[in-house]
Amino acid sequence: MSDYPGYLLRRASAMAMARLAKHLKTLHLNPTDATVLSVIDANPNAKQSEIGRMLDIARANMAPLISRLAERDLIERQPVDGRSHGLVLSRAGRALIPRIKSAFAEHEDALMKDIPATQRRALVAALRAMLKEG
Amino acid sequence: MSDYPGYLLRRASAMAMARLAKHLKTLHLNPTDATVLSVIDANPNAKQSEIGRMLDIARANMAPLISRLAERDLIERQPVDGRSHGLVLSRAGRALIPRIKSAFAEHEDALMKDIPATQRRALVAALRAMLKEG
DNA sequence: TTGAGATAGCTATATAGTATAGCAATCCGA
DNA sequence: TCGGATTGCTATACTATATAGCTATCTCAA
Repeated sequence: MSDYPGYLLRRASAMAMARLAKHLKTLHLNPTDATVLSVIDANPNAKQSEIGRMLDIARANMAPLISRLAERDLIERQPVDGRSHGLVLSRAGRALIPRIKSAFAEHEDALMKDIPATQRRALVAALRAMLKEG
Repeated sequence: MSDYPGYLLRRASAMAMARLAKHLKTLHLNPTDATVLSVIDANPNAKQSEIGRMLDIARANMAPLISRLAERDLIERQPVDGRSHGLVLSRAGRALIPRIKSAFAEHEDALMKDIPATQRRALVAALRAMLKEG
């Protein structure tokens, strides 16, 4: 079964996501929310449509996601023009960032634990190439 | 964003799955159903619990999946003992196999199109290593 | 031989991620 | 200034997956 790169990709991704979700549970965040918070941290005042484009999350799905984060007072919406808001982290959101970053770092380390550096580079290059023409 | 192998993995997998699903739509199959049919073809008379273990699909989710395939007359259930059945392809199921196989092959080819052979090997090795300790 | 524990198949239900369609308000460029 | 694009949003649906629990059956050892 596991001779197909595509199938391996699917299984490895599912495994990794399950593990990351479990780790992030202590922060009461799912991987998507944590990623969005990271991206807002790195791109303060970005509009939610921009965040969505960066992470390939559809507009329709960004709306409830952002509402949820705003309702938990992790982010704030500041009007940019008549229809869009710039997103920034709240104090609580900023406080969470180091813990999110270290959860991500631990996750990536665990994932790469048994993979030699050469293979890692090839892996990243291959995944990037797939995404580029996807 | 795309410096994290884990995140690349997630995105690449999502992209690949979406593309495969689209291709398989012409056969009125989703990736999971098509994979299960392939595995039954390669392992005739395997029990559904065995198929589930091979593909890491929970018992609870195998049940409706297999019922659906049986209802579409793509597979047949033959009693093995009092509680389990051996699964085999029906005539219609067998007729579908070449088309499933070529859809998978095309999908894998498209995925690997821009990836040199050395990188492919590293990719597969890396994904296998991740899965092993996952 | 029988009783305990494992296994198989299944149902119901919950959750999450994602996809489609459509709406109103707003923005922008020819 | 008008037409088309963009933004945020709602409602909805579909899929995959996860949890809990049920019954029937099998296996094995005391």
